[in-house]
Amino acid sequence: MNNVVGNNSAEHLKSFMERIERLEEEKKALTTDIGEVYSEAKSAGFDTKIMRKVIALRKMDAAKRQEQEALMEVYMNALGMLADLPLGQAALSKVA
Amino acid sequence: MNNVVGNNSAEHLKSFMERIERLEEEKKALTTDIGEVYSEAKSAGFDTKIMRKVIALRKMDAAKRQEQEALMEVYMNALGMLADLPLGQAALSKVA
Amino acid sequence: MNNVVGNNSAEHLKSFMERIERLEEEKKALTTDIGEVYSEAKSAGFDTKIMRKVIALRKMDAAKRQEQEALMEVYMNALGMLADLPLGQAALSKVA
Amino acid sequence: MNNVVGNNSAEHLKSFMERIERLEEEKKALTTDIGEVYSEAKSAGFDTKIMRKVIALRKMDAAKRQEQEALMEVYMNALGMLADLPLGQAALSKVA
DNA sequence: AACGTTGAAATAGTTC
DNA sequence: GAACTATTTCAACGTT
Repeated sequence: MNNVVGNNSAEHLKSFMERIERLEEEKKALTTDIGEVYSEAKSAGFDTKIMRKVIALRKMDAAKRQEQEALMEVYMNALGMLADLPLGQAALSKVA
Repeated sequence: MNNVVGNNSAEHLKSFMERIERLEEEKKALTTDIGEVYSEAKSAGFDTKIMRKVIALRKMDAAKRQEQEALMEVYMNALGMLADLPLGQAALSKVA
Repeated sequence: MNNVVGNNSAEHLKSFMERIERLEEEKKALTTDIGEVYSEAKSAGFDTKIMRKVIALRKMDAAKRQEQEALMEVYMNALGMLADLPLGQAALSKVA
Repeated sequence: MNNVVGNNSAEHLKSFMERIERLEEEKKALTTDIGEVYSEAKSAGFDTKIMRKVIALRKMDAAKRQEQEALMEVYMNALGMLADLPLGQAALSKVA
């Protein structure tokens, strides 16, 4: 048999694909669940449009916080590069 | 007690929002998982870009696929393109 | 001639495509320009990574402001729907 | 005056940032313009999704296209797919 | 039921 | 060449 390696490769690939498709199904189920919660909320009289906007804003807040932290880290690194210079030390003493 | 209804509403709304945000977190986790499988596949030497395309094709049913391909030919003909592609030539022979 | 309509369509399509490709070229030129400004800044001793982060944060601020305004509008609409009820009037009097 | 250098640096940085943000605005405007052309095309009855694909293909050179198509076949073969597509059949006859 | 809007996903490009 | 960013594309949702 010539194609032993090829077949193994094919099997391997197939296995990856199946794992991915399985996970995507689970993900889709969650999407459905989320939609159902919105439906419930709507039935309970809430304005889902507002709900979506509020949730989006909360996500943005979280994202912004992360960005700010990342920026801070970069700053710290930049200062770290200067840490052996007098100005760098003075700056570090402010944030440490 | 004046605000019984109001408070319940607020509680109710809060509960909906929390359920949604919880589900979205789970979804995000799955997205991460999927990304990791793709990373594994990449390490194993597979071309993940192609994998993604194949998975997308598997989702799409055959009818839709054919429709898209046919429409594509029409557009490319309108532009006078396509003559130098093997797959394109085969396709052209069908529509010409 | 049979294909008058078809030809006109083809011409029309071609014209759209050319306009788009023209605009995309201009856009690409701007992308290049931006890259060059970053290069200049780097040569002048600035940390472009930090610059990018700061610019991203400024964009997020702008986006968030817009989101908040949009949310406010939705709120106002929601209140508007209640405007003929006593509670709605009381609420409106708070934001007006 | 102590901070001459610092101030110049700050001014310099500010100027870079403003140039970048200005260019990004222009770029965004072009993106909007492109979107509008697609809208026009859609109103004229064209399928913009296909238009986008065709434009992408025009960007890609022929060699790259063929390579991608060939690899695609290999993967789909590994999964035992592809038998029911007209383009696929033509392609299969090339690699089988 | 098409339309635009918006959020998510994928791809391309860039930097280290 | 690997990671990160930015852009672009795709899909879902509510709306009209």
